[in-house]
Amino acid sequence: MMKEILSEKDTENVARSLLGRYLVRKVREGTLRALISETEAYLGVHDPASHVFHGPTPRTKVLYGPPGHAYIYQMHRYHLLNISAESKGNPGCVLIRSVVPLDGIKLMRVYRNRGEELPVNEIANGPGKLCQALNITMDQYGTDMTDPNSELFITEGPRKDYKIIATGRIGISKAKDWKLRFLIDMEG
DNA sequence: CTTACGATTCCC
DNA sequence: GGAATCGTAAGG
Repeated sequence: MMKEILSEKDTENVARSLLGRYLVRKVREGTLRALISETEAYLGVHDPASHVFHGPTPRTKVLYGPPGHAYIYQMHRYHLLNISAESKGNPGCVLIRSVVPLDGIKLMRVYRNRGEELPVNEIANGPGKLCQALNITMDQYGTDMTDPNSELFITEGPRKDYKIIATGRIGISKAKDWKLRFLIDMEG
């Protein structure tokens, strides 16, 4: 088991390398852009917290396709955005947990639809919040996020040398102690 | 069909 | 700390 897990480091590496990149969302009114600041890795078939742990289901279909595609699902009233990170045939993925708004902030506030004027750092600081702010729904399920022509994609960010903090994943009950949550160290 | 259950957010 | 809330998955 340990050997298999070690060979699945690719998904973890994807989670780390997504930090500091731009998440871009094109809508009719304009282009929204944000910096990815927090991610979580879900390693696939050997990860008890992964949606594919108990086998494939219709919901996880995209995870068995090529990497770099949007795996979106609904949690309570919110949508959550993942990127498929299949490596060596294993359906891993990376959850985008938090982003820092850069362009289209006014529109993000509208999509978030709160009565108050939210501070910038509270517009998209959560996996459900960022999908709301960027108007990401099941309509974007399966989107190729490596393609700049997509309505939702990832591009290189300003830097690649951020210091990264790793912690246990949060909001789950299984394998919480696995250090697969990654954040940009703001001191770095 | 029925039931159980959250990779959340917001409010008390 | 607790409620809201709804799609998914599994079982009858």
